[in-house]
Amino acid sequence: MSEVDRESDVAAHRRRKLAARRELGDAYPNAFRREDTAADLHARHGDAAKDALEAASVRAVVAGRIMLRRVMGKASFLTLEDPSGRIQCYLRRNEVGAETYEEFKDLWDIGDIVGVEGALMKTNRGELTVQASAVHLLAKSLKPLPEKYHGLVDQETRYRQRYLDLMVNEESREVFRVRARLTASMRRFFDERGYLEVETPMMHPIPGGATARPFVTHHNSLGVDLYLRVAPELYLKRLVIGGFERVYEINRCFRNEGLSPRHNPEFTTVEFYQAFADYRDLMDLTEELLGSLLDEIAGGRVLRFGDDDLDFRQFARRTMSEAVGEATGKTPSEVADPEALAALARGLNIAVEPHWQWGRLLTEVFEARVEESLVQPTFITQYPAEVSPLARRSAADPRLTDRFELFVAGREVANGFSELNDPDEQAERFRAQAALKSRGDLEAMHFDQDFLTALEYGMPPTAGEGIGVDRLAMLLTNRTTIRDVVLFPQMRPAGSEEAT
RNA sequence: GGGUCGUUAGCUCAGUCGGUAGAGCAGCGGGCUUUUAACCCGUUGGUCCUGGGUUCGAGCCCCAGACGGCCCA
Repeated sequence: MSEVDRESDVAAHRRRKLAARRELGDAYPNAFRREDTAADLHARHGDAAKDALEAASVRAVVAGRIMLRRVMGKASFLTLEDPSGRIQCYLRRNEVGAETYEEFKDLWDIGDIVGVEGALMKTNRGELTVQASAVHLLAKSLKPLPEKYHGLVDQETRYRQRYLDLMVNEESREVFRVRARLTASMRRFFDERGYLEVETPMMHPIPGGATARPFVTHHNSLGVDLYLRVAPELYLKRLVIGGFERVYEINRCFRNEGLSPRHNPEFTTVEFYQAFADYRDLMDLTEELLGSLLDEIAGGRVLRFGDDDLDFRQFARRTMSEAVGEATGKTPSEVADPEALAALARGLNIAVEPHWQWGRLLTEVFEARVEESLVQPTFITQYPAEVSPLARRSAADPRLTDRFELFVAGREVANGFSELNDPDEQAERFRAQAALKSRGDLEAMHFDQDFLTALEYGMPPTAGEGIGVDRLAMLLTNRTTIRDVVLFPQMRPAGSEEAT
């Protein structure tokens, strides 16, 4: 590349400026200390009158990234951004000195990290401003920032280079602040109720706790394959058996499935278990939890999401059979009939497999016809045992379990049930799953003898639940794509990238 | 996996009928001591995603592929 081409490149200009800065001394000093944040200065002095503020000669020491630059002959304005917000700085040649002012004009760019100290003033237009007496270039930015008005719009770049998105898009920063408040608020909720926060293994010798395809990895010195967990359930139950009767875990699960606006291969759940409780207690607890989260984060229990006002003041409760009957116009006896359900399923273009029994058919029809229509918070209860290998059977009907899922805005948000604590029946259910697996069902569960051994020591009557944290974050931030609420979403590798 | 839309300057985007690529911002040079998406004058910058094909001629049409968005499975 010729010298002329390099000269025309933005990055080359900035490298030249960095080189010039190095000549003048340490180009990446770490001695400057911020004393004031933008938001704090605005809060304390934003309302002050111009004359009074300037008479008081309030000293301020700020630091941040240059977002805007307005250079005039002998005086300039900078818009500095720190984590709290923006503050304007005013540099006058007379005040900072000719040499410094020229250095600023020649070597500083939008994107640089700088420190400014000086007295607070108000401009004629009333904007609070730090009138610089001294300025410091703290870190040179060698890459041009996205356009200052439109910001960064390209979704691919926003996900692949999240730091750029965060740098220039305040809405994006706010999403992740809300997400952090969400998990903090959850922890408070469970801590206050005597739940112990625990961390269980991410690498499982036998994947379990959900019907899903796992990622496989390998432990070299043990010489065994391990699976990234699809759910923490079986370990949390071991803790209940051990005597930690209330536990919760907020962490990642991994499922080896496709990428979509609703699925990231790694995602976050909160799972919690409570001895001497059943699924009804957990539905009540879930209403309480979501209500308190909304109070704290959204400031009320009605949440605007897309075109809907989601009302969390009351949650509907309906059995899966009822919901399917309503959606399809079938009578209870038709919904209870496997043949009728199979016909219904075929009519919905579902690839019905011969070994599916009533429970699986009902669930498939439910997913195809009902799920999406559950906009307002709705608990669907009485899931079939066939699709609930870890849940306790209903006393009233052995085909069903004491299980629920919560749906909001057409999405599954929570899944909970009274736990199956009979080791012999659990062994039976594992055998049924293993049979599915040998038929080629990659999502079916493994037979987990180690977990059965734990159950044989006796698990108290228990209920447990998992809630999708990403999905809650989507609801609270009005996003329809999980990638908008995951800091670094999984992307297909971009191929050979820039070498410089 | 299928369908569909998109990919043009660092960023945000135009690009007519197929006739050889533009704007704003950023950058560079100059001017300007209360600007604020500063402004004024001048100006550099392109693998039009990649590879084929059709054509006298392709950013534009056709085929294949890559990556992304959305929908479906």
